[in-house]
Amino acid sequence: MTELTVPNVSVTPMEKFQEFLVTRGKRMTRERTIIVEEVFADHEHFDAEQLINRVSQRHDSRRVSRSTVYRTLEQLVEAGLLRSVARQDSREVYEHDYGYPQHDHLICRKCGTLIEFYNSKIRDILAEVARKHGFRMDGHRLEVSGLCDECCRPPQTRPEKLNLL
Amino acid sequence: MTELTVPNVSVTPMEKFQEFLVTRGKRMTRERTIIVEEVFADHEHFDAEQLINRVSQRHDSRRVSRSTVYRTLEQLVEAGLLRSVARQDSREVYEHDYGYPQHDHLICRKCGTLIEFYNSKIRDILAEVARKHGFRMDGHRLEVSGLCDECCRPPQTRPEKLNLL
DNA sequence: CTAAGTGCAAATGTTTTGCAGAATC
DNA sequence: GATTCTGCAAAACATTTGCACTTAG
Repeated sequence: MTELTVPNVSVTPMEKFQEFLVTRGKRMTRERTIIVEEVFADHEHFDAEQLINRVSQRHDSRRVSRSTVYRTLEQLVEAGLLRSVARQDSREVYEHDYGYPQHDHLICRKCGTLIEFYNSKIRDILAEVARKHGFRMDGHRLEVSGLCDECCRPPQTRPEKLNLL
Repeated sequence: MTELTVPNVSVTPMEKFQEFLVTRGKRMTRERTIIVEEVFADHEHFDAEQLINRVSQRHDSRRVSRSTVYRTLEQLVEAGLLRSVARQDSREVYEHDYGYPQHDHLICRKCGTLIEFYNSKIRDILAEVARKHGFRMDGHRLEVSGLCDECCRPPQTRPEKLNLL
């Protein structure tokens, strides 16, 4: 009733980050602005390396260093704007954690595709399990591994598509 | 109960590994024997570093190199004797995956404690989700993060126990 | 005997950090 | 103007690998 569990969606990621920074005596810099813009330009999963590439291909302003990208990623996670969802190769994979419902992933171990799914029962079960153990849950990470639809079937009918493995 | 989900327990891990190796034209060496003994000496979670330490403290036979431990861990996972369940600090954490039912973990982000839990509904839900997506699931990894019972409460009543953070 | 395994040291690849100069509030 | 940030280069770190020697089968 008086409480709203869903965050105020009219606040942009940029604003939310701004707010996070201010309350901690930190500053909104040009570099951080660029990174946030790039991160929220689309809703795909990404890793640090990809973000570094994207950011360095921008010619609009000064380039952003690798260190700054890593440092900012950390803060975006802390601010609740991103969450790290999986590891792929040996890299941490991130996704938006703001304005989108929590969900989990099926990860194809052949082609690497991440399929999102949401199941409310899982949340409930975990809450119950945590409660039983006196555990104060604040998040979870669920990676289901296997083969996706494409990679399951032999390439007899569709010899075109080749995967990267 | 007509079905037994637990594998044939009369086969020891050592024998199972032996079998795995033989069918692949690989060999059972003194080093691998030592590692398997050490890995299955208790049922605790461990990472590569810890295993290396334990193995190097044995004076019964020749020492085992770091590389060999890593190489053997990989094979033990492949053989279905171990599975990697989480990351702690930046290390992969392993546990027995033979003769024990699959389960998941609550991980305290303060003291690092891993609490095992098993919930059959999760398996079912995941099987169903995977089916819907035409995904051939072969395993999952579920890490629930938060604070354990101990780390939740302020240290007023029990000022003795101090944690490692 | 010969293919597979080992130890070593060096390489890899991602992420972190110390520091001097630059920028924000 | 003080404090926070940045870029750089170097460090840290877990894990992997090339290679000459050893060993299991």
